[in-house]
Amino acid sequence: MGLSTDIPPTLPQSFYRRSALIVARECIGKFLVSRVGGTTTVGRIVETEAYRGPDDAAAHSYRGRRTPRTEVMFGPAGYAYVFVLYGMHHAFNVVTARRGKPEAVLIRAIQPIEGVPVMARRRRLPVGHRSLADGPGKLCQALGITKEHYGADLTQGIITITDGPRAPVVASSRVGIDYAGEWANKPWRFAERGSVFVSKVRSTSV
DNA sequence: GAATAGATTGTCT
DNA sequence: GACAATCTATTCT
Repeated sequence: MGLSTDIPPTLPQSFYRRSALIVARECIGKFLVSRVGGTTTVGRIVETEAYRGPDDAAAHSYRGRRTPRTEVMFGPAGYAYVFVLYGMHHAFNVVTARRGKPEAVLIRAIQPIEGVPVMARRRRLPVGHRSLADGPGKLCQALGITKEHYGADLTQGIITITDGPRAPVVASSRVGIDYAGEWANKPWRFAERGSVFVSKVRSTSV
């Protein structure tokens, strides 16, 4: 079956058709592949956050809020939920769970793997800069992901996620959702242990 | 290294 | 009309 042993298989829809909590954890170590603009850029996912639908005050789909923006989360798993943030940044999410359950996983940081010069150019940073994709807005810019990719099928097409070796994962609280009360403290942010490519909070002592 | 302010627009009240 | 699942430059220590 394998034409090449270099390229791991694209994750099937069944990977996404589970709880956001599980998918968020299992996404760590997988490869996010973008072919935007005909150029391939690849990053290894090192940080994610789970957003759990109607019960989660931090989720856009809290209380089942269903608008043109959140619509894709109510559909089947394995599609892209992209939204604009602070008027100038994009954030890329993977829709999880079954149809009708508006859950999603925010991809917060990737470790640049392939197409680094392209990522640097898109970020308008010199090659060798170390903050290419360590944040939700940054990775969208580096991979060329925009609103135009809202609703994209992640099991085929220009944005896909392929399997990768399992990595050690640590959980912590989510970022930038202080308004969500008790929900802000849930340990629903996942990161590869020890990765220097994660966003924000870095350990002060190493 | 840490803290702070400003950028800028789609989305919802 | 207010605010947001952020990023960057700037200021201070």
